[in-house]
Amino acid sequence: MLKTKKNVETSDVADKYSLSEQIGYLLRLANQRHLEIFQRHMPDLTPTQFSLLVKLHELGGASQNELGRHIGIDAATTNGVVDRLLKKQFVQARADPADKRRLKITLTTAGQQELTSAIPVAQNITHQTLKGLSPRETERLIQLLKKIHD
Amino acid sequence: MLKTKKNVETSDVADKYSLSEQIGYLLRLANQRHLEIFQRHMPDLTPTQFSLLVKLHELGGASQNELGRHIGIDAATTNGVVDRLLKKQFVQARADPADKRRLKITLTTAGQQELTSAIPVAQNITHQTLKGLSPRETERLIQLLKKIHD
DNA sequence: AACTGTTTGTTCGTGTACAAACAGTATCAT
DNA sequence: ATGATACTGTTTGTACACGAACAAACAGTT
Repeated sequence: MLKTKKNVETSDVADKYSLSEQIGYLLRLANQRHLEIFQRHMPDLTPTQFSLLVKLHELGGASQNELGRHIGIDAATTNGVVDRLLKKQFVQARADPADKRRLKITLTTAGQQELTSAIPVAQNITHQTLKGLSPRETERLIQLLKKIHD
Repeated sequence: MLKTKKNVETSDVADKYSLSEQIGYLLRLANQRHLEIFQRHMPDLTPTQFSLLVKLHELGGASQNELGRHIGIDAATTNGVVDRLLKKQFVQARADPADKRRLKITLTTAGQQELTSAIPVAQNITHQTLKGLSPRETERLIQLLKKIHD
């Protein structure tokens, strides 16, 4: 009797918990939807690879770790992403003579061209992702998401 | 001359593109921050594993694919997640006599206990993630994220 | 009963993503 | 100059996450 009561009580805690109201769960699903749209429109680049190209263009050139830090990915991941972009010949790496540890990463001509043609596609991806939202809602969402990561 | 002009123009397209205003980029960073908080507070479960346990409690029991569909992960991923939860003995799988393809997944007692003690921690994780937002902003964010995935 | 189509679990390959560990290099205080 | 500290790229291991392919089992049609 007591045992049964206890079980009911502990169940209650979980019963009241609604997964679909949780921010982590919703972020994953939103991300998932964005990724699906991204892959459909830009099959030759991943979102992370695209981000890295954009940032590389913005910085003009940077070391691997520096680059990763700017777009919020850690060194191990950056290593893999840069590797794949090297294979695609969108970026090139050369040793920094002033610091033998560093690899200076720069865009190749092909990388610059890829980026230039990718930008309008990316804008369309953003548009598709936010299709259900009004311009005001879009602006709000962006501001709120910015608030989350500091 | 023409070539130079063209280069400048194509650069402009990328120059005007601000990564930190893009929804995909912001979603990744927000997700990243949530994950960091999650791992710090609940090191024995991943967000996906936790989601699966919650849904399993809600459904009372389900086949693998069915379970994955309910939380928005595909069959291949679900397979791996269930595998790891089996190893941790938080769930159990038994063959469905009525349908020899199906695996009926259910929570073990340990899984139920883990879930019950994890819920308050998850609520705290949500709270920590949304620390910078007012209750009204939190509610808005949730509604906007829901709108994104249909 | 045989054919068609679908569903189920599974495996393989690719690509993030992070923790932890590592050697080589640089920096800086003493 | 030496020693401590920090930073560089790198590798290994774990865990999603998805596409594609597959065999076994099921469901519906003819």
